This record gives sequence, structure tokens and C-alpha cells, in this order.
Amino acid sequence: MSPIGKTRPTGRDRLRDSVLAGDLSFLLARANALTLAAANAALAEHGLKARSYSVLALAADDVRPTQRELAEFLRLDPSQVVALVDGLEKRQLVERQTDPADRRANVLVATDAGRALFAQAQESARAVELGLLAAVTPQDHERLAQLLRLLAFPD
Amino acid sequence: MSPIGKTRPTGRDRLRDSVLAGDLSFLLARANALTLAAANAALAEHGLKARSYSVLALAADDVRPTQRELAEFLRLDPSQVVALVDGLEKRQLVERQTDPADRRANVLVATDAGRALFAQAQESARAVELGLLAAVTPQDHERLAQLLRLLAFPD
DNA sequence: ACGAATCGTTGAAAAAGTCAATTATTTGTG
DNA sequence: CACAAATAATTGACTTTTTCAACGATTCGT
Repeated sequence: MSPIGKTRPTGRDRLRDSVLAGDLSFLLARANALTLAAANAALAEHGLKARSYSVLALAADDVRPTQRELAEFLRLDPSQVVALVDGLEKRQLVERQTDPADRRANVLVATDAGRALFAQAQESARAVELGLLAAVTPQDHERLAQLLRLLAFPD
Repeated sequence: MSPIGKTRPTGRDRLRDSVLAGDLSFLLARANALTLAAANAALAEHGLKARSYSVLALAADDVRPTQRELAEFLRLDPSQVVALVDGLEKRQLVERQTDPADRRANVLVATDAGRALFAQAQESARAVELGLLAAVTPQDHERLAQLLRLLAFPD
């Protein structure tokens, strides 16, 4: 046995072996930062970012979300959703339709152009995701998604 | 069998059953947003946020990180680290020591007060984390951490 | 020894987030 | 029904965070 109980790792692993590196919040933040950067880079060629991609995805999926639902779902302030939708609507990718059931609310619907662009962007997004998950088996991928869902939707 | 192949869920689940909700990037972003908000709220009573907590954690752990290492590890711009360290140093929780091996670099070290505050803050952080993971078994907790590590440290 | 690279710092500019006020509409209650 | 309270979207002001280029000090490679 070594006479020293605990040896400090050297170089690259010094920080990775710290207490902080075991922290779930930290891992989540760092994983998210890397993933977000990769996604934004890939989506840029379609003139999208992760945010606008998310909005477009929901619109193209015929979810018909109101802006308020969007805000809650994406954890944004309603005023940020206004700007996001403005951008997509100006590009004619998406349309505001006043909800007939509640004329205060706007329901978001993708245009044909929006659906077409989303289909393309989705390809890029998928490719990025596969790249990031290169070290993860498909089973673990699904498992990870399940566990994250528990954190993302606590109720 | 129902004559309709696919039924749209109603109410709360409409968005949760969308394609986007299966997206790992999205789940990561939303889980991170909720976790970060909870952490910040809990750390506020110690005058910290997730960022400053992270820096303090590494300093208190005797990792002796340089500011550049901090920036890479926390995925921040070096200039943001300057501001972060300034704040902690003004409160005498942390000290800049010029690295004897490279006098361009500052190594971060926690003061006794910093270690004491960190110990307290760590309690709050742990409590929050447990709260968030109420629906997750300890085994799954560890599994989640492992999988996140793969995303957070791809190399 | 000397040019190129690196570390921390500064400051400016862009982007993102927060918040209160406003209008239009709906909901709940008498 | 009428009317007060609540809710959806929007706007504008304000703060915080992010991003970037430039700079002095120091180190590295040759």
C-alpha cells in the first residue's frame, strides 16, 4: 500500500475528480452547455437556434400551442416568446392564429415552408445528437432520456 | 380497436407528447433550467449563485485551479471568471495566488471563511438535489450522473 | 535572444432575461 | 345580465449575461 491515503490526480483530471464534478447540477449545466453549443452551430445553417428550432418543432408537430404554453414549456418569459414568434413569422415559417376557443390566445401553426425547413433542420439536429451520444448505447440513450424526463417534468 | 390510428392527447400532455419532448437537447435544457432555478434560490440565502458556488467549491476543494482552468471547466469566457472571482475575493471567501510555476496565472484558494461558507452552502445544495431527485432511486441517481458525465466530458 | 503564444484583465457591444404596465378578452359571482 | 377579477399577448425599460477584441505581463520554442 502507498503510505499516502489519497493522492491528488494531476493535469486534466485534477478538476474532474473534484467534489463539484460529482454534483448533478454541475454535470447538467456542463452537458447542457456543450449540447446547446453543438446544436446552435448545426442549426445556424438553417438560420435557427435551439430556441427557434424548438418553437418551430412544436408548430410543425401540429401541437397548436398557445404562446403561453410555449413559454411554460420552454421555460421562457412570455415576452421572449413574442420575439421568438415574431422572428419565425417574419420568415413565414409560422403563423399566429387566434384561438377560436379563447380569442385572447394565439395558437402557433407552421406554414408549409416552416414544415419543410423543420424537416431539414431536424436532420441536422439528429446528426448532432448522434455525434454527442457516440459513447452511449441506444439502451442507455433511452434510459438517459427517461431519467431526464423525471427532472424536466417533476409532476 | 379504435378507428382512429393516432389520437392527440389533450391538455397538459399535448406538449409533453410532442416530438420535441423526446429530444435529448430539449430535455437537457429544461432539466437544467429547473435545476438551476432551484439551486440559485437555495444558494441565495448564502449570497451565492450556482456559478459562484461552483468556483467556491473548486477553491475549497484544494484543486488550486487557475482562472483559465475555471473558464474551461465551467464553460465560461475568461472575462466572466474575472468578475466571478472579483466578487468572491471582495467578500474574502477566496484568494488569488500567482502560480509560482507560471507567474502569468492566478491560482484560486479558499480562505477559512470561504471554506466555512461553502460547507453551509453545500448543505443547501445537497438538500435541493435530493428534492429534485425524489422520484429517482439512488442507483438511478448514480446512473444518471454517469451518463451525464459522458456528455459533459466527451474526451 | 527574440517572436509567438498564453494568462488575466478591461471595456464595449450584442443577446438574453426580468419585470411592470397596457389592451383585449374571458371567467366567476352576485 | 353586469361587473370585478383573472388571463393572454404585447410593449418598453431595465438588468444580467454573453461575446469579442485589445492590451500588458510572462512564458515557450527555436
